Amino acid sequence: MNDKIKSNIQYTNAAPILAAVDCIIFGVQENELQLLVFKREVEPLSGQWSLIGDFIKKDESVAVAARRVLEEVTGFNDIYMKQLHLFGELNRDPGDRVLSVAYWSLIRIDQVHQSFKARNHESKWVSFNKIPDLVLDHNEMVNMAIQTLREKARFHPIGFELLPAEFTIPQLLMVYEAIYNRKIDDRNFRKKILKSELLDRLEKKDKSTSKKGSFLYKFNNETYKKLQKEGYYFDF
Amino acid sequence: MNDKIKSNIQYTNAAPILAAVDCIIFGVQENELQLLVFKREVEPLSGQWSLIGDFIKKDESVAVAARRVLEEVTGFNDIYMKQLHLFGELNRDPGDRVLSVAYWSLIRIDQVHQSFKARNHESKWVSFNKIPDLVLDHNEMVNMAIQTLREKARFHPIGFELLPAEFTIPQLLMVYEAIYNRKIDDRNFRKKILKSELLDRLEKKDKSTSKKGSFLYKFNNETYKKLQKEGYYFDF
DNA sequence: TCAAAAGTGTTATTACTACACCCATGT
DNA sequence: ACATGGGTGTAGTAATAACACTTTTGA
Repeated sequence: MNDKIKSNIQYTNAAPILAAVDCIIFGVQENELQLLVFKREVEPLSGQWSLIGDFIKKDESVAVAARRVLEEVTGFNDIYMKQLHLFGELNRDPGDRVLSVAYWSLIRIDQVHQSFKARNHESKWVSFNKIPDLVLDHNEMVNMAIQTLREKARFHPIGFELLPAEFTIPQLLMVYEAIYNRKIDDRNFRKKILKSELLDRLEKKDKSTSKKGSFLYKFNNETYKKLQKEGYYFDF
Repeated sequence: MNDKIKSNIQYTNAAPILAAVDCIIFGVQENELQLLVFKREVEPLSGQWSLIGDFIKKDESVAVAARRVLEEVTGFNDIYMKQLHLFGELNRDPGDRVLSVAYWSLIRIDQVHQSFKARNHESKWVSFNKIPDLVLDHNEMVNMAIQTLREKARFHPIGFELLPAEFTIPQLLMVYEAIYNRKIDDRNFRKKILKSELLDRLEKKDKSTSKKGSFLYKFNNETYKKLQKEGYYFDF
């Protein structure tokens, strides 16, 4: 199936349409869920805040296009990324009829620290509750993404995607508090997450945030797969 | 924003691509989740089983295109329908480079009884566990849709979308058993659904399936909205 | 009268919530 | 010695799962 494309268009009644990807990039910093926004570089609306995106090339798949855009700005190609929705209102883009498929992604705190601004685009992190006006329907995309992130986080262990591979329980708690924007009971959180056996405790401690130091854990993907098969779901 | 389209293409670097919608139509019949499949009418692969779909027109939104396709085959325009995913692998369609956005929909049993075959296409219902080989990546679409349906049904009361406005509890139970393909305890199901106050009992009974007759209920959308605000979720 | 589906309650177990104090350590 | 964040346990409440018999009525 990989080299079957014919050069002549067989579907003669159909009209081709421009198609783009836009990336919603989330991170957690300063105890808050944050969004990475960019200065738009093309007309119309050049200079306004925007999601990062690009047109899909004729010879690349949608998934590859999304990865390409994300990798171009972050430098990473192993980032958690999910398709959100295809936005296809007729006049969503005053520049032309353009379909846009939005992807949302979660960036790890340690990766965040490498400076993104070095990479080709003017950008900044903004708190999810102070998102500026963005071009086109990008605010709508972001709102849908936040809702999807919250739904997903409730039953799938994606909080880990926002942390380095080795993390502490207080860090993980902070991520969930940031995602849901509410306090979560410390002791109950611990009990629940440790009982699930989704975390393996390491022999090391992270002493960067306290004198006592906090044990480092890593996510146990084998347990996760096993629990998933049994119909377990993760609920915070 | 509604009449801003310019006739000249401003995005000069971008290549337009064909875009289509495909509809995954679910119903419940004979205690099983069923899928409506169609004989494909265009080359290539004409005559093989397929989802129903069409190209998106240059002057219609994606959502309108999906409604149009669904209404053309069913005659109904108030059917529950959600966007599933944009499928965009390079060579997913041997006829050309085509993006396809899949939608899934739930058809009510009473609507199903109006004969679809009268409406322009050769079609049949197939049980979800005996789905034939479909053209292109349509089997992949269906599998993703079943999974999404199950996830959605677990926390959103969409079982009702597969039933007439007035239904009995045994019917509703049957729908959930069909979606999850497993037995659900009768008494616990009743207790849970009645305690939620999502159902209003009518003074009528449906005597079509038993001599005793079973009370008819309807879904209380006001209670649902109220519960939703309070963070309630529906879990079977 | 009997077959077929509708309807009903209890108990044991498990999960959840709310809540306050001690621990370890670097300064 | 003290300030800071890390770590722990219990008890009351609510939700869940497992389980079997009676009711109604048309044929």
